[in-house]
Amino acid sequence: MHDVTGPSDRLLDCVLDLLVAEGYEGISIRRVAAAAGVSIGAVQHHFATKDALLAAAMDRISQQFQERLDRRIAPGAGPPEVLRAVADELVSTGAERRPASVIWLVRMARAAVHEPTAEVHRREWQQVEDLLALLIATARPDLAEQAVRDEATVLLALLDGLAGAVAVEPARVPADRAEALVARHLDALLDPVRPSA
Amino acid sequence: MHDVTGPSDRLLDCVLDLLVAEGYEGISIRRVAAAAGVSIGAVQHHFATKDALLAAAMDRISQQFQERLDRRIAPGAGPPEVLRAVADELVSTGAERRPASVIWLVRMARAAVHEPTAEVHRREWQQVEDLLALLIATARPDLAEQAVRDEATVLLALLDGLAGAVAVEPARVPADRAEALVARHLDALLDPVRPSA
DNA sequence: AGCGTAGCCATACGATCGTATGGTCGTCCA
DNA sequence: TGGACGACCATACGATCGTATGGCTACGCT
Repeated sequence: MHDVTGPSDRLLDCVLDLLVAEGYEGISIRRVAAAAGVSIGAVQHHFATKDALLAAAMDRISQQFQERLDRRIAPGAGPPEVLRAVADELVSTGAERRPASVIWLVRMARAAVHEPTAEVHRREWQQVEDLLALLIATARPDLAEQAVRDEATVLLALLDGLAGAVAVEPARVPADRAEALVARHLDALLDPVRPSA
Repeated sequence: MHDVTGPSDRLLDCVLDLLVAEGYEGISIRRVAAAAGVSIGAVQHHFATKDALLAAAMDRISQQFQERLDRRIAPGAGPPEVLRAVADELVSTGAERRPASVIWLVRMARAAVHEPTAEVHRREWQQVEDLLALLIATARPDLAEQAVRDEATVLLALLDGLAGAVAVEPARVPADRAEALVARHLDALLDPVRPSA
């Protein structure tokens, strides 16, 4: 069994750690090298420029995100359960998930002013919305196509907003409350009329 | 009638322009000075340090935001109309409002890694949620206190998420669609049962 | 008239940045 | 055995950064 993580992945993990700790402006070749315990030249050897390093770091979080998402979808449960699992993954509650939320915030802000980052972000978020729409359409076959699209967009925006709030304003929006609000929203979405038992 | 904007406000506007154009890492004393057409010393004269300059810029957008919000509340319309107006202000659609959304994204990302920024952001967003809760409670006197709080938190998260999406992903979430989705959400919130006419 | 001060500028200092260059190991293959 | 090559390091270069310093002008007050 060979290692799945090479030395360059170690560097990328250090980049992500620095991103979480100090944001985008806290990243420099020297700091990444120091955090990884290697020389400046080592970083340059694996990544020709700073832009390449950052692009690789963005790819890495995308890949980790996709893996987590796939793991949540895999078990073959019913669409409602999968939808709840995916939503739970996206709100990203829990102290150990905060780094992921912070990185998403930093990346989104960068996407707003840096076109290459924006392209990656757009492609990825479109895929997430498509996934949500697919799950909603399966769980609610009574909904028209446009209504499904609307529900997916609203759900994704809600999850984004809550994830950011949990990461930055834990007093106003504690993690468990965000989870409860998502559950409430999904209850209404998946079981709209609630006639009786 | 004296001017309400002094020379330091001109500098702050340049800071905000740079923030929108290149994000937080695009800001330096020299660039702000160049954008304003003054010397480095002039910037230093009005703001002792870079941190003070950025803090003042954050205060300025907070103040502009509050002013816009107050203007939307002023007319003395009914709570439902005010709620729709405030929500419209927060989603920040329209091409001319994109700079405001970008600044919010940059500021939020900074709040995630910079405690002083986080404190300002938390205080402000708590006030916004309080305002939304007050409007919702007035428009829906049948709701319990906790339900009002939940609706306010969900609404604010939804508006945040949609504003970011409109600013970064105009293809997936065009401005008019975001407005329509907000309107749909508020329709359901303000007129929950829709029994008949 | 004289002086303080606000407003602004030119310049300099030290630090840090991204990147380029050249060297030193080890390993592997011909 | 020897040379090509990948991995890594030490160092240097030019640019840009935040900040400090000192000087110059114009105005207000006494």
